[in-house]
Amino acid sequence: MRKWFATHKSTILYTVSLGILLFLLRWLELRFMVIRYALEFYIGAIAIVFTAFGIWLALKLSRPKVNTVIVEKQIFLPRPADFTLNEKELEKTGLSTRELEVLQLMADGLSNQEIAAKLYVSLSTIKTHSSKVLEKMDVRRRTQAIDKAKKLNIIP
Amino acid sequence: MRKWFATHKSTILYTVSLGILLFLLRWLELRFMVIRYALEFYIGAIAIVFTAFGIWLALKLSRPKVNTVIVEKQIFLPRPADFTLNEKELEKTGLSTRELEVLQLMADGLSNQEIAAKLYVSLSTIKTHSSKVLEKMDVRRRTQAIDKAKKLNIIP
DNA sequence: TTTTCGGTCATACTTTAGGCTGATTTTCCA
DNA sequence: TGGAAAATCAGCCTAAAGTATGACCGAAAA
Repeated sequence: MRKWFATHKSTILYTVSLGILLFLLRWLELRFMVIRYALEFYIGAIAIVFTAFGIWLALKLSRPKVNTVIVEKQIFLPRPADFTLNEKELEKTGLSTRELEVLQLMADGLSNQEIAAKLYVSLSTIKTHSSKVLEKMDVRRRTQAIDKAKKLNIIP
Repeated sequence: MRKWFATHKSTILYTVSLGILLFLLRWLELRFMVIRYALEFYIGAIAIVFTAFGIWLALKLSRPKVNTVIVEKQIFLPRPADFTLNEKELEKTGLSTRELEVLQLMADGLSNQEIAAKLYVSLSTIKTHSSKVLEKMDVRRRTQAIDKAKKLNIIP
């Protein structure tokens, strides 16, 4: 009910003010006698008033045109945040999960010895993995593997 | 003259239409006799007509309200494009231009020998540079240097 | 003018990375 | 359940990377 009132407020206002105005005119007419030949003036006044009212109403109610300006803002994300693994490329390489794990640790700058320690396996194992990584990625050095993997979005 | 007419077209139109309407009303009044007690109707009609006219006028002439909404659009640039060198961090490291050059080539996966060839210097020189790079960046391996440099935005 | 710094090069050495071969164990799927 | 793939490990060798030291040159700064 309250909501209905809110949405139709302008209509109600219009109706009420119209009624009041008519009453006022009628009252004035009876009070001071109608000057018959001033009818044009009378109507003109009403026309002007209601034109003004219409203008006011229109300006009041007209929806503002929404001009959407899209500002392109470059977002510099912290590097790791925008990483989404390119699974297609990952599949292409044929890297196993363990090999990928080793590759990631390589990219973090760890030596084979450190990777071995981290994964609780021997240096030999990591060497094998690392060799397989290089082979599967078709590169000759770990630095190349890292660069390529990053470009392919295989690692962050 | 024509321009004056163009700019005041609405005013003229308003005046003329007002005149015509008054004449029409007057004519109707004389023609069919004024029903005295229908004055309220008469005025109401005029009020409505001119309110409508006012609304039309307002909508026609008023500048559209422009509500500017700024939408920030995130642009994710391809990796190499979004690089802006962090000069502060670069200064902190104390890397010379040549050393930075070597570091960048390192990050591209080049071996010292390849870097030497590319820069037309000897392997020894690159080894010296590379050692200095590692020393200045406080790391022990080139992979670490690359990782750190990328995180500090010293290289793309 | 002397000092400092960046860049160059070399030698000798150690460490790390990578290649090659071969082996055992585990995991998982057809 | 048998076999392929993955994961593990070892030994041996070469290549590349990294350390240490010293030297030379030229330009710029003190």
